[in-house]
Amino acid sequence: MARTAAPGSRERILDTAAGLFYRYGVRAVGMKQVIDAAGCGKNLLYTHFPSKNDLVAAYLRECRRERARSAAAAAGEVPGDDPAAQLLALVGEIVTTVGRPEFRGCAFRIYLTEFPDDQSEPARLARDYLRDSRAEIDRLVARLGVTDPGQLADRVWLIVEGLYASAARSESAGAADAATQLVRDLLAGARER
Amino acid sequence: MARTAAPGSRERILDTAAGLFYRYGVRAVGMKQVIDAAGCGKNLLYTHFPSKNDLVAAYLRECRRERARSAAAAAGEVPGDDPAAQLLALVGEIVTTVGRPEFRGCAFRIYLTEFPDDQSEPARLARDYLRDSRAEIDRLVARLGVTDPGQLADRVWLIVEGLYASAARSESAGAADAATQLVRDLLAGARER
DNA sequence: GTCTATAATGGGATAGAC
DNA sequence: GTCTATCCCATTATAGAC
Repeated sequence: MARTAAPGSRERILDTAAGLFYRYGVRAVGMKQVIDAAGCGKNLLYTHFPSKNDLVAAYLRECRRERARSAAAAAGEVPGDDPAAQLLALVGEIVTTVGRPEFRGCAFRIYLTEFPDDQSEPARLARDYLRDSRAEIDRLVARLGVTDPGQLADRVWLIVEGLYASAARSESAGAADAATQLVRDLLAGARER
Repeated sequence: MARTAAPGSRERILDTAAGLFYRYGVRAVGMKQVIDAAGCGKNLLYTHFPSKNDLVAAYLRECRRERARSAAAAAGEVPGDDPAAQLLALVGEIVTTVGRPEFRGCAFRIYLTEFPDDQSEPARLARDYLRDSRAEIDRLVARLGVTDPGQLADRVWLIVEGLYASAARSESAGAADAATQLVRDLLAGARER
């Protein structure tokens, strides 16, 4: 239970910081910039987040929550229990995400690129997210009942990585279509056996 | 003693800087770190490279030269003039590159992630490289004579992006096989029509 | 009592001067 | 090469406003 009087201050600071971190990069954004943008005093920020690392960790945890919410919503719209349909929905959700105008790349992948050898909490959060994302694909592919699920999962994962990377810089249109169709073809090819 | 700098000094400094920039990131490496690692004086470095931006630009130009050398060697081993074989060789060369133990990602993509809104010379060099790489794929795909070359090029490019991204963090083995086989399938499918 | 504003700390950055 | 100037960083401490 937070003993802060203003209930929204933590969220407001975190939202501001998250927007800046995502837009300009964690390393490029200083605490002063966050403070100025949030319109708060230095002490307030440091009482809520004792260090920049804590603020960054909260940012990545917020990203994770958002990703989980979006993925759950997309998975919830798939009728029945077809793993192929769920894989398509998973890729479709990423296609939607990378198509948003504010999309600049996957926050976790960006963080790990910015801090390659990092072992702190943010790096752990980023790696956890990527591991879990990959595991989710493995889980769905395993339920397809194909002869070589590991190989198929590798390919789907490669396409997901390509989609995130491609959309992060160039226009996402071509990448989105390519990813969608490639996964569709993979699933169709797997079903034939 | 030589009043002109020792002939190898510029290269030695650049090699040292390149290794550090690539390994730890451009932002994370300071000029003092480069000077200490190169074992040179500050004046010598600043004589050859008047600013960090100049040093970074030289680093990326060196990366470009290395990539061109490696790509030309791979293309030279393809007998005849078959664009499909050249595309496979292109992907194969990247597979070899990302499989090297020191591989940590594509230097140009890493730079643009570190400096997203940058308009300086290094950013221009990075974007030029990516544009030219994409154009090379477009050029080869166009020579295949398929009905929708733009679509096929989008897919090959997505796989290349996925290969670089995937290999930058996780083990490259699965990604390499996945990319090779996906491109092979794409080219086989295109030939059937 | 909760916040803001500001100063000060200590470190490291690029870069120039000698 | 060393020494210095200037700036920005994260963080802490102080002092005052509502």
